[in-house]
Amino acid sequence: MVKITDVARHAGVSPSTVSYALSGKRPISEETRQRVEAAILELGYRPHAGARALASSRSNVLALVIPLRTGIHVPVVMQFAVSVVTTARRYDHDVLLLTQEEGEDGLRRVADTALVDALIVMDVQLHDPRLPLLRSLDRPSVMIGFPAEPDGLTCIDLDFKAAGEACVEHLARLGHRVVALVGSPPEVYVRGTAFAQRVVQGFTAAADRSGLSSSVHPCEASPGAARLVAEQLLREQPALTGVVVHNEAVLEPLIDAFEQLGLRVPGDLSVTAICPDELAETVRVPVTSVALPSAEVGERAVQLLMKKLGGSAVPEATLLPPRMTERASTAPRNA
Amino acid sequence: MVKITDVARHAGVSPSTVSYALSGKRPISEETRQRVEAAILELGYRPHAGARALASSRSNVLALVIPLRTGIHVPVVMQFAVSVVTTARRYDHDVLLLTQEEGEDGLRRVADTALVDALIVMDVQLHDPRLPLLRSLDRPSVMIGFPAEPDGLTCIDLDFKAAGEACVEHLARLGHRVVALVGSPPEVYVRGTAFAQRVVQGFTAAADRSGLSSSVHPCEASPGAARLVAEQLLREQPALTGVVVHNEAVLEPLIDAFEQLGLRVPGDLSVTAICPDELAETVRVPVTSVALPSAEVGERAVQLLMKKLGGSAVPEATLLPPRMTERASTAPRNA
DNA sequence: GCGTGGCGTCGAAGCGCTTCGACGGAGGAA
DNA sequence: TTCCTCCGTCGAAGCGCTTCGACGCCACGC
Repeated sequence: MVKITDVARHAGVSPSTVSYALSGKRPISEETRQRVEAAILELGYRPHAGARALASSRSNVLALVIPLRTGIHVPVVMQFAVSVVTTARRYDHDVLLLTQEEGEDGLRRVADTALVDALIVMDVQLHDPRLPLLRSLDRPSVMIGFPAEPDGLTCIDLDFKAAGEACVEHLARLGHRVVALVGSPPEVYVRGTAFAQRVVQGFTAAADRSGLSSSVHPCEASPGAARLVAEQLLREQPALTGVVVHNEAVLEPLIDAFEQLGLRVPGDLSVTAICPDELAETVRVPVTSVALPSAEVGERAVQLLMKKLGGSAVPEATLLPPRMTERASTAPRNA
Repeated sequence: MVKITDVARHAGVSPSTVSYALSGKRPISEETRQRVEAAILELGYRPHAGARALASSRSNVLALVIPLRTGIHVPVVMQFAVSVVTTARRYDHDVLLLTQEEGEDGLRRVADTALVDALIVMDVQLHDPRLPLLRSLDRPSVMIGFPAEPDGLTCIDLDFKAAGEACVEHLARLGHRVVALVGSPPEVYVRGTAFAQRVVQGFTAAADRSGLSSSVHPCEASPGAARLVAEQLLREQPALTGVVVHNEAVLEPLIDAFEQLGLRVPGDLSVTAICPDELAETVRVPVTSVALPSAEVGERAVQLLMKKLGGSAVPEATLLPPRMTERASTAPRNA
């Protein structure tokens, strides 16, 4: 293994000079820097991560906690994860993957052993048992999602309440009077998953404000469940003309089911969704949707963490405003 | 931060004794061990990961490389990942997540900086550019998937060729004479992804052996694509009575499409699949399938790696034999 | 009784890097 | 010219842990 002293000897400088040339923490003359860089290249030097972590008390590793509970949509979660990894690399950090198998002990362990410098926590519940732990840790963290009481923590997410409102208001503007929300699987609400609840809040509040008649329907993530919900909706609410879907897995099956039941989209029924643009665009009938900006959320989560690691203060809450794109699935009511 | 010297003082022993009590690498009297453990508990001691890595040249971290290329089925990949993380924890290791953004440099970097002790590589291509790199690294690795030339490397996967054969043989046994394979998206074959190719090999070979007429149809991962393939199959092969599906995303949409086209499953058409049992069981018509044992593959990949880290030799190739479960989607031809 | 060999423990030497204080020299101010 | 400052570099002291060699002690065999 080639180490910093080898590079130093080869470049005719001291090890500390090599270190400073690498980190830029002290000025180094252009000429020296070039000799050092040449030596590094020639010898194929790579600083030893452990030694670096020990000496600098920085591991340059972030923990990413992905619970992967039932009912979540895995591809969407992975989009966040990829975005986190990619952005972390831009800041010269790596990402340690934690699932929830170990529970909260895993978080404490990686923090206390200094394996990671900071943590990103996904799938936050309204009353998440990890909150007190995160507050007590001596390392910064960012949550993707909003708990009921985010005091003292840093959170970022799409403003799901506003997203729910935006969908309803869009439908109201088009003249629809009876709307329904097809939501996440029931267990997601039972757990008190923040983002799902907030969509319901926004949806209901906006419907009330606009004087719409509204109803909420959790839905399992399977085509069969989608069919059942579609049938139930038609049976119980024959006047229904507007649907908001907040469940990636059933978006397409649900539209299929409606059409098989004789309802044209958007002719008889307007559909909006809260989902990644990529999905909304590739459904057979492209769906008017509020984008789920996973790439942006992941990126900004890492940026917030980097700021905190740098000692800067960051806002406790970052709510990304909903961005709605109109596509072929919505139309005026009497169209 | 509480360190090993604090524990040693508190327990009235030397730091090396604490270390040996923890690692078990030298005998320690029962009484001393208990005093040490009590001190650790009382002080809340956690060994510093960097210091440990530096002194022992073991980081206790594995790299998990997940390319996430287009056309792969993300939930299945995540099942592998979760299994890897869970198993790694059982061996007191953590998992660093690498995507392919960085390309091969990322692998080299984490290996050369001693950030990780070993690597697990997923989504292997037949002629994977990472192979020479893995051979040249000074750290052990295991690939999930088989390249064309696995010499000098360690690979593990389901025996996809045998899985393809098993599906065909099952259909042949039931009297079917014309069969089709609905496979992964085209780009997966274009890239030369090992497992997809092997299914085709097994499927074709077994069909030829049994004198069946067969055809292969790549299929994009969308319900729309599934419908198109279904229509095409009926048009071009009216005598078709057996279908093998190797594409998790279209399994259910495909069956739906067949039924909408007037074919009952399994009355008119028998369907088998290669997919996780969990999926096969929850389709509307439970599907006879060869299991994709992601949990077992992930677990065994880690076990292989641990053996290699322990200095033991391991077999170059581990092919898990296919395990078929009959469900409601297959029936004799003239049923 | 004395040699022998474990067992259990200790002390010290690193592992490879960062960082702090120090220092020589060049340049500017007075 | 002299003094001060700042730039660029060096040497040394750790960071917290593991591990190697050494050593005292006790039990055992002859």
